[in-house]
Amino acid sequence: MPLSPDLIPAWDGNVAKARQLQLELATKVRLEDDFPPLRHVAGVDVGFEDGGAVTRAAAVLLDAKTLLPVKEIVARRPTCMPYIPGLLSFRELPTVLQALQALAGVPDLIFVDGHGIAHPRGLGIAAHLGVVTGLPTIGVAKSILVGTHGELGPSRGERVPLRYRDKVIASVLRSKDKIRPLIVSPGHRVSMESAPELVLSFCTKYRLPEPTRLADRLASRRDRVREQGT
DNA sequence: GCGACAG
DNA sequence: ATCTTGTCGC
Repeated sequence: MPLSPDLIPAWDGNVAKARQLQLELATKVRLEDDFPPLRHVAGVDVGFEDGGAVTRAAAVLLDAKTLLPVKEIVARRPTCMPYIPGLLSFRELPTVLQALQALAGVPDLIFVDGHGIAHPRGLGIAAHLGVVTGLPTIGVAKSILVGTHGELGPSRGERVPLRYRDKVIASVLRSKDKIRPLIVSPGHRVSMESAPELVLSFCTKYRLPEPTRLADRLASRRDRVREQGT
């Protein structure tokens, strides 16, 4: 996959500088639909080992038609910095990129665990990954970072806009009946309208879309087979 | 100055 | 995110 070395996040402890870079990169985000018919999609997520000392990134490539995994990769690297709200990509992207490189196969669309443009400076981890790789991305978060929204109906498929500074930045989407909604925002090369439709089309019987769910299990080591019971 | 705050 | 068993609800 193509990469722009100068766009890979490098943490040097300078918060103000990192925020400035985000403002610049946010300029490169494209919110128009620009992806081919989906053949293969990927899901990426991050977990930690050794009390947080090691960052563990999982990348799963799935067949867009069957939703079955085609290839799974796990990459590890020493954790480079602590979690700082708004700077998640600087902490997780290096390892995520390492996993994507090893995936050996360019996905038509990537589902990222976190926000796309629904971020204080418009550059959540999904948007950052999109600009860095040039690939279409969607941010699927489990909670809000910034923004407010109105009431949401209880049925699967219902959605309401998430607003911030008088602008719509994401869709609060009910992916499953009576279950806590997902916050879906475009990352790169995907429109505000298509993002929730795409996520819904990849949600089967769980709250999270398959790409994200499988990557989540791998990253958090929940992919192991249970001993006994159901 | 006082909270809020993806994972 | 992670530390962690069983348990209440759909």
